Formats: sequence, structure tokens, C-alpha cells
Amino acid sequence: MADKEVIKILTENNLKVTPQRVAVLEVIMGLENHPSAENIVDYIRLNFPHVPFGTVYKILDAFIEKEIIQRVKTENGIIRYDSVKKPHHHLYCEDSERIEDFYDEDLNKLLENYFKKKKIPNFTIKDYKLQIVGKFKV
Amino acid sequence: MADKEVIKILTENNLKVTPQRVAVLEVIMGLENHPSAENIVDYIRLNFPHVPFGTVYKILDAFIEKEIIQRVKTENGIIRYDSVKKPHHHLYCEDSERIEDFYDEDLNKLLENYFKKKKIPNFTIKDYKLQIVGKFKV
DNA sequence: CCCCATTAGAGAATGATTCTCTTTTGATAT
DNA sequence: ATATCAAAAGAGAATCATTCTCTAATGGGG
Ligand SMILES: [Mn+2]
Ligand SMILES: [Mn+2]
Ligand SMILES: [Zn+2]
Ligand SMILES: [Zn+2]
Repeated sequence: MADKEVIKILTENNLKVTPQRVAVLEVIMGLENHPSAENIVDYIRLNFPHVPFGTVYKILDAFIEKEIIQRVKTENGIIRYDSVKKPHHHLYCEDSERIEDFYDEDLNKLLENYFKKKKIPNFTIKDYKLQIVGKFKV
Repeated sequence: MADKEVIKILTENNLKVTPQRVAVLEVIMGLENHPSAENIVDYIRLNFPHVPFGTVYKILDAFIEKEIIQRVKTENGIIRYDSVKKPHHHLYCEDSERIEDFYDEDLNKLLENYFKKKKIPNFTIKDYKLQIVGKFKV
């Protein structure tokens, strides 16, 4: 089972391993979709038909607290989630809610070098992401 | 009165000039804050104590439709608004809701050149913004 | 000044998220 | 293995930003 990695992440972060947490983290890591809470609940209910939204939200908050996952910025008031992996950017569909990862090592290098040289006055950078809006052709 | 520019924008976009619309657009263009609907209502009520939220939301939607303003991406489920001006990026405070504009012509050029050369497969770029998360020192 | 489409106003409805309280559970120590 | 207890899940209400529906007002062309 692919639970292995998930369980490892939970224990490393001093989070009790529970079936619900394993399920939530599996969903987020499995989907490349940046799922909403509703998406996550839909998936989990395939196995746990009665998981309440409140439980999922609490689990998500715990993961965010530990920085196992992050929230994805959106502009429609619905929160989306992303497992933390190697640095990447996001492609946003103009006319749907589709959001996909965009990995580009050259771009990462470019930005890293840029901000190494050029400091922003009165601001300490922790992280940055490019949000690219447009249309998917597929 | 600084209404002049606001009225010009409204008429250019075939939007009837009403006091409420003038007020909303003045607030968004005046504040560098990327205000939420609530922020906007708070300001407008200084002059129009009874403007309903529904009216403000409808005005905001009309402006977005005409691309006079844009929504700002956030990760807490509260929508923020930004008047459309020359291309810029955003600085997000890690521990508060502060969001500020970041103008950097060199960065704009850098990204423009990068994407001129490197196309993203199966995706047509319409716009992009760098979201920079960190701490303000002031 | 009239007319009418457009806009504002009022207020209910929706729906995502949070909160509060109770019950269950998982890990640890006996 | 069993008892213990803090942590987590479950249940359901509450919150609150946003949307919707309906009615009244209004601005701008004729
Ligand atoms: Mn669903
Ligand atoms: Mn307020
Ligand atoms: Zn991502
Ligand atoms: Zn801005």
C-alpha cells in the first residue's frame, strides 16, 4: 500500500496516525488537482461514507499548521489545498476552476537569481509563486 | 473633484454614472490596499450610510465584467479587489491580511522575455502575477 | 417631460467554513 | 492485556461572505 509514505509523514510530524488523516493526505498527494474541501470529502466518502466536513477541515488545518500542505490562492472564495512538494508554480484556467502545477527549473533559477541580487525594500521574502492565468488547450 | 477620472472610466465602459458606482471605484482606486467588499462598504458608508452589500457586490461584478477591476487571489476565502493599472505583482504578509502592490519593471521584463522564448505546452498565457509571501518590516 | 432599460434597495437564501459539545480512539504506562 | 487520558473524530448548530430574488427608484435618450 502507498500508505507507507503518508504514515511516515504523519509520524514525523507528531500527528497521530488515524484512518481519516491517512485518507485526507492520500487524496491531496494523489490528486494533482489542488482539491477543495468538498473534493476531498467526495473522495474520502468512497471509503468512509460518513466523514463529516468538520473533521476534514480540522485535519486540513492540522496539516497546514505542520506545513505538510498549503492553501492555494484563488479568487472565488473557495479554498484549495496542495501538498508541499518541490517548488513549482500554478496554471489557472481562465474559464474554469482548473488549477495545475507548473514545474520549470529554469524559471525557478531565474527568479532565485533575481531575488538574490535585488532585495525588496522593507520586505523579507519567505516564498513566491507565479500564478499564470490562461487557457488550457487540452 | 477627483471624480473626473472615475466618471471618464465609467462612461468609456458604457456604464451609467451613478453615485454608488463613482464611490466604489473611487475607493478601489484610492486605496492601495486591495480592499474586500466589507472594506469598500465601510468607506462608502461614510458618505452613503445605507448602501447595501448587495449593491456593492453588483457594482463590483459589473466592474469585473468590464475589466475595470480584478479580483486578487487570496487563500482565506475572502475576495479582494484591485483596480487594473500597469502590470505589477503582489506582496502578501505572512501573518496578516496585508497585500501590497509590487512594481518592478526589471522583473516584468525578465518574465516577459522568458515567456517569449519558452512556451508552456498546451497552455495559452493571458496574464501572470508573482505572489510574494513574507514579512513587511514596517 | 416620458419612457424604459438599467440600477439601487431590501431582505431572504445559500453555502463554505468554523465552532461547540460529546463520544470515541490511539498510544502509552501499568 | 487493561486502564488511562489527551487527542481526534463525530454531530450538528452557528457564522458570515456572497448570491439571489423581487421591488422601487433613476438616469438618459427621445
Ligand atoms: Mn461534490
Ligand atoms: Mn468593518
Ligand atoms: Zn501546486
Ligand atoms: Zn495590486
